[in-house]
Amino acid sequence: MYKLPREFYLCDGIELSKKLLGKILVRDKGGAVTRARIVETEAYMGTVDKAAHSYKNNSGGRCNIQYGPGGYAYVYLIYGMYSCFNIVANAENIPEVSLIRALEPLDGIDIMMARRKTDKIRNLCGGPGKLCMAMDIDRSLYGADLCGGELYLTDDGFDGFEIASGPRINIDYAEEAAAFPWRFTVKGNKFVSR
DNA sequence: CGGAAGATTTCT
DNA sequence: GAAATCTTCCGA
Repeated sequence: MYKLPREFYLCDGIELSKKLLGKILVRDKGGAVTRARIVETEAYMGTVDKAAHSYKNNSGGRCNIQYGPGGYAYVYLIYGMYSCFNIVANAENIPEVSLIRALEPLDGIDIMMARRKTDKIRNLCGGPGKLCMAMDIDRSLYGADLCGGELYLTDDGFDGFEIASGPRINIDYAEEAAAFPWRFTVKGNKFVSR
């Protein structure tokens, strides 16, 4: 079990999305620690991907952090009510990110249940908006350094699983980009979203 | 400056 | 299947 170094994030978004599966996301909010395993991700490649916020987009708006080096948090608000948590990949000026879509709760489950107001574990982290509520991730963490102390990833050697891939979800508007098989899951994991 | 749409969730 | 709800982007 060790904290992942900066170099871990300095690869392309697709590779990072695959490498993130099975890793553990740790959220330390003033001592209220929650940990959960990443079981579902999606890659967003800003240069070629119509579905990405950074596609043909400014480098000065909400996507700005994507143009920095990897290993930082990209958090945005969607539909006015839900946050989504992304991890920036690759080197500077390459807008690629990996969206965290689902987690398997490990520690601090009681805290997550209180935040989510439910006692069903499968309901805690099975979707981008839900996991942000459970881990208390919001835009105050926009640009947070994942090599820092309040939000980071660890590796506990968990690798006995297969990676399944498929088309991404809820981006039908992206035309041909919607068919790219850039959604990655831990095969057979019960916490993957619908 | 105003309108439209969105990487979602939840309830009916 | 539709509403909730607000930030961001784009056109005027």
